[in-house]
Amino acid sequence: MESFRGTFTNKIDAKGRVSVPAKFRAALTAVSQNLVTVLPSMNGAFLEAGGPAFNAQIEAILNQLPPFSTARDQLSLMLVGNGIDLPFDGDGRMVLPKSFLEYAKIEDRVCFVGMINKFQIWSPSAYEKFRADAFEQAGKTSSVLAGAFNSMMGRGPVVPASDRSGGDQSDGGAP
Amino acid sequence: MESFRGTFTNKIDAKGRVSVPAKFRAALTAVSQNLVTVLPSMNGAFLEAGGPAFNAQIEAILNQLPPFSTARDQLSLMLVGNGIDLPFDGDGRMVLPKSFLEYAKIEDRVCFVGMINKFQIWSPSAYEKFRADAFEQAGKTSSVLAGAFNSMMGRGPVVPASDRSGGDQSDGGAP
DNA sequence: TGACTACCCATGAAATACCATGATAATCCA
DNA sequence: TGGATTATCATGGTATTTCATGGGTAGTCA
Repeated sequence: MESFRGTFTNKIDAKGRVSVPAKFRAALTAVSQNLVTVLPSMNGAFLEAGGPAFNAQIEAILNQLPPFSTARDQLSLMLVGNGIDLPFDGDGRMVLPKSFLEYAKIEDRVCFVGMINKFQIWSPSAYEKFRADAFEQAGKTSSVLAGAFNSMMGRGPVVPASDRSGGDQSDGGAP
Repeated sequence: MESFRGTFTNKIDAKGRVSVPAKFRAALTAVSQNLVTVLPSMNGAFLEAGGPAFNAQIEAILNQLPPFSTARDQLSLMLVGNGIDLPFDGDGRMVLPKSFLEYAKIEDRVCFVGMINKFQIWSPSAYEKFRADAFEQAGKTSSVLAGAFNSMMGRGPVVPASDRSGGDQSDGGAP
């Protein structure tokens, strides 16, 4: 099964093309034909994406609801009708629809966040905020936990996102 | 198996022709001979459509009811009797019967909404309304399906599973 | 005749495939 | 080990194809 891991930030060119991170691409092409399924998240201003395993999960959820029911149609609309299968070209680039870019408030850069069986697509600034919030919340829950987490990840003091260069793999963990 | 995903809006020309979205067409022609099965929905003013997989699903539903029962005959009438197989021409266009257009209040534009094994055909304005409803309702539905849905959407702790001891999961701001 | 169908072709815009380049990361060999 | 060589990858630009849409024209059935 495909496995997405790590955080990558790439640029959108004038034509709206973005390189899918090479590692994600490799995971995808291993199991499908240069296709990514992308859809606006129901949990916030970002996009969810993945391959066949991700799609299988969506189908499994929909199959819990009776066919031809309004409830199923509504959820289908959100998870399937609102989504799209995007091909990426020989260079590994895909073109995100304008409506998706607007939804996720993405302008010229996109942040790909691996989450094992799927990955998320963020505007870098929104993602930074999300990470900060998540960290803060986790800290409230348990500062001991946060400390243990950082030491496990072999990390020192927090480094702002602006100090990290784009394109390279960032640390993918907590701030 | 054919798989319909995404939303596409096309125009009806003076002759009543509409282009079936290329992606849907490709999915259909892969498994049948330029044919779409279309029927008025039982859940509202729109049309349901699909290929062989869609038909198979209808049969499966009917087979759950005893033969020669009134219930089966009634459902059969709705799902089969009211439906038609529409061919599309070399350019991928089909002509929807007037009665269908009236039923779905379609005038000059048609909205195709992919839902994996079938797709729906809407008047764009009616679809917008439905979409707004779906946005509200789908959240509720998904929380009913909590288990699979939440784990797919990645709701839950922000720390790795290995660091979690207790079973409490603070939701990540989900509805 | 008249409505409807099944072809055919034309066209502009948009999507997609193809080619080039510079930078970075990985590899290899002395 | 360190420097050179290759391979990979993100990114920019150009060419080609696809696609939705408009129109035409003969067949067909009532």
